[in-house]
Amino acid sequence: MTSSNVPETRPEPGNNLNISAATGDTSWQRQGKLWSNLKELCELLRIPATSSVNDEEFLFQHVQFKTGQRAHTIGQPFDTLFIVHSGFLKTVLIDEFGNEQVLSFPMKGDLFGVDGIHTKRYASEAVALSNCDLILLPFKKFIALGRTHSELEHAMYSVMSRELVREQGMVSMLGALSAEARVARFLVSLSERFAEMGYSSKLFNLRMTRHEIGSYLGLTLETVSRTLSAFNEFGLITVDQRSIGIKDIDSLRTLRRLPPSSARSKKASKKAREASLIRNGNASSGNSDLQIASL
Amino acid sequence: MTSSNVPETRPEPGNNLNISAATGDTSWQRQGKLWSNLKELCELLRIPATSSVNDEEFLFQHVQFKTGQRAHTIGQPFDTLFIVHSGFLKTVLIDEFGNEQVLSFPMKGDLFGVDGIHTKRYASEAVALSNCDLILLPFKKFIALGRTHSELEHAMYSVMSRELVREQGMVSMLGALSAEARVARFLVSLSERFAEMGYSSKLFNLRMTRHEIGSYLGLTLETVSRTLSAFNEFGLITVDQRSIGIKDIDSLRTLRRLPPSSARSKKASKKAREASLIRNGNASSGNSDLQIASL
DNA sequence: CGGTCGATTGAGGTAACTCAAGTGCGGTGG
DNA sequence: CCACCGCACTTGAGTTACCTCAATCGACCG
Repeated sequence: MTSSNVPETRPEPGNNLNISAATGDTSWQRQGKLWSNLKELCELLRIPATSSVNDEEFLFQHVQFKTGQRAHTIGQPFDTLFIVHSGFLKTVLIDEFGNEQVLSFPMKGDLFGVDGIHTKRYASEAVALSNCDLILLPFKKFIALGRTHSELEHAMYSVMSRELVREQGMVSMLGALSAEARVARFLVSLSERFAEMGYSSKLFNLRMTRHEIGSYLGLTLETVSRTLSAFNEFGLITVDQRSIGIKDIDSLRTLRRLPPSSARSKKASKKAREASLIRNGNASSGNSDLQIASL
Repeated sequence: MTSSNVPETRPEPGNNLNISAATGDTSWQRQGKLWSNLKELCELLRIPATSSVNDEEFLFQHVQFKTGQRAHTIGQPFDTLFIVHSGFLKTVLIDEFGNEQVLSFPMKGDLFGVDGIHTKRYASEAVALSNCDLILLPFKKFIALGRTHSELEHAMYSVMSRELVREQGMVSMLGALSAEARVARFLVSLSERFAEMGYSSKLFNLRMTRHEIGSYLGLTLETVSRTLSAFNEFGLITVDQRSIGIKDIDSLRTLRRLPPSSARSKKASKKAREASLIRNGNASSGNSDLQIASL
């Protein structure tokens, strides 16, 4: 990620792009389509689209963000939700020292901005990790639409509920799992996410830094790096900078913890190390003496 | 909390009370009113009630749960939301070993059950920590109501958004804060919650065990106990079993960490210990050399 | 080709965990 | 009424998983 020509540091409130104004300012626009209809929206959100959404009556504007740009910042007045059409982002909370706490990594089909509904101001910041194409969903317009398309209204509840369940899973993970289990599950969920988007689930590039992963998982970047290296040693994955190859997704899925490093050796055979993996015993593949995933 | 005549262990699916059937079975009902109108609902949820909700057209059934009983269990088909009218509960996730992960402690005015919307099954379990009076909010009925009372629909989005922000705060706390800061903030939020409910914010009884607090905060029960004892020693609170007295809420609010125990002494004066508290420097009261809260 | 940033790896420290013993309270039954 | 028992809680001692600090290396970029 280059940060030379885009601001990586948080801009002052009001200094960021006022995307909701939707004026003639096209400085943040690039290639790509500029409007989507309701049907495309439903498909993107994986909502069963009934016939009633087949009209072209309602169109939703797209907007492009470059790497490092922000879709919204903390405290900015809320009026629109965002749906990721393409690209990768992170949402973060900022504490009083300017430290970032990563909350999520929205990607294709994800909705964000929901945290602004309650207080009428966004509670978090959404930063593009790559060039992004987002669909704007003005909240007022959406509410009105819900009155005529009830399945849309229900879909909104469903998506928000899904997000709530996801965060419950995060809380539960942060509260109960080891560093290794957190990183393993992170990789699994990324793999599944990429598969859904039509990419390879076996080989992909991380769009975020070790620091951002660590923040998301409640770990330091060093712990993330060490854990990835350990997974590599155990043959669970291959790592080369941002490039991750998934070698044993079942073990990653059920892993609780790796054997202590004192029990490992740089010179020990890969086979021997694999045999000492601690994960779920009733998983489908290999390795009989693995501990059960604790969540 | 007695567990002699109510099941403390998780019942088999279907074995629990089928509250949504709303049959003539009143075995779980006790004293208290049985119905609320829309206006009372809005007041409870702290939603601005417009004149249109003043009709007595729609009534919502109450249901009583005794300590240890469950309002819903994991996997149970979802059809109703719950609003706490009185009493205290916990919502938990259960892992494959039967370990509980506490997600929240719903109390008066709180809505729960929302996690069931997406998959049509509850994703968590809601257990009464005291005798409770809950209001049933059948989801279908609520959806229909939203069509005629738009402010109710908006309120639903708002409440769900609020819950999402709350969970973001939990994630952020679990990811970044020390054990002491977590316990301190837990006490502060409890104190504020009790104040909202009209109880004393300075002296209250915990409705949950140390184990449950620890699970909620991602700590062991021993750490919770030790931290409370330390707060007591520093004069921030008084502790006597479940009874908590808040002595210095400003310090609790901004506390980051306590001085290492090696710097403390059982024989040292309380004044000296207070002076070495680490918290936010620009707080309103006392203690100048405290570290700033990191979140 | 130096400068910056991200990633890796090592060494050492420590916050929080685990294990264990002991206390106090409330309920129950002799 | 009191002895007993179970459970929540407290407290201590020892362990460890993860953090902190620091050095190094490579990739990217002007």
